[in-house]
Amino acid sequence: MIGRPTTEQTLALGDFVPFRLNRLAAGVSLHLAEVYQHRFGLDIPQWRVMATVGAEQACTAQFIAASTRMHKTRVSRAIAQLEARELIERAASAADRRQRQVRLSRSGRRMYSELVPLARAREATLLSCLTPEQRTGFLTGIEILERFLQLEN
Amino acid sequence: MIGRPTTEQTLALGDFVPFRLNRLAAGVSLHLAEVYQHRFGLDIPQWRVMATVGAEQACTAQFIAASTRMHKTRVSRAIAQLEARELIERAASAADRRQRQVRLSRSGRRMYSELVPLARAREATLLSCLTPEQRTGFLTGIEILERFLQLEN
DNA sequence: CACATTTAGTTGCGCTCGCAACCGTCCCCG
DNA sequence: CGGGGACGGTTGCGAGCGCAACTAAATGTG
Repeated sequence: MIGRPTTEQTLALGDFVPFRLNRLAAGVSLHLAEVYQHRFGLDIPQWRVMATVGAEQACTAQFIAASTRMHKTRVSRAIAQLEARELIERAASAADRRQRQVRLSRSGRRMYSELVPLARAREATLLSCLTPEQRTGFLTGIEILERFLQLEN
Repeated sequence: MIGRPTTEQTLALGDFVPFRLNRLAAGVSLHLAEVYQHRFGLDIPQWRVMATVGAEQACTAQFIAASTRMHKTRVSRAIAQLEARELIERAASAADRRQRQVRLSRSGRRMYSELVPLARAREATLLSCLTPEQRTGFLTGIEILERFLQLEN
């Protein structure tokens, strides 16, 4: 029923790329959530902030928002929660007193160093079901679509 | 910064497949929303219900939930809203009086017949930035990953 | 046949999100 | 140098969501 090929008049969601992409992304997120959620008690915004801050020495909330494409309020709240758990620290910026420099705390760095290999492993597990050629083909498609939709970074 | 290749200790989100997949899916959804939202005043759950019901003569809420992978409460509310707009109708099922048969109303069918070609056109526009080989490579990747994550339908 | 379990669908509730408004700071231009 | 707009970040609020609990109907079991 669902997977049946669509005719001109009909559209089966199971055959519709935007829907399939959403479903796939949700499935992959769920797959990944097992590591950052169950093992470290992070939700998605928090995980993304951790990942972004951990890759920089220090950065601002707006940088995180731009990198992760999350709304600035979502970032703001995630940062507040991470600060409450003492995973990150904020210091007033000398140059611009509106912004605050966010960086990982000691325990934040420890979590980050555990988190990253596990996340990587999940990604690898995921992609392991594709042959090298399939993988590059898939990634090429993503890349071109990203450019087409101007999501590049 | 963001796109910089990751080392063993570091993970750049812009280089991390699960994140890129989420971002891509969100971008594609946004692209598609222009048709179902701005032109027809539907939100995502409503659009998915319309698409599912329109492809069947009649179906139940639970069938819609399974097809769209939406939570049954989300489906229930979307159906209620569409019924309030008189785009769909519900009739008690003779065989099982717990369930109700959902089908498109006359105006629902009219909307559906306008909606489907536009959605298809959006999908085609999107995929038009890929060469035929890239397209099949990309779709193959999606398909295998769907099977791997058991999202097939 | 009675009772327990399962299933279809709805609803109350708490949580998260994005929008808009806001505060404080910076910066440009007259 | 003074004022207006732009910008970084936070917060109040309404909308949408999933969970859990519920109703009603079907099904299974002794």
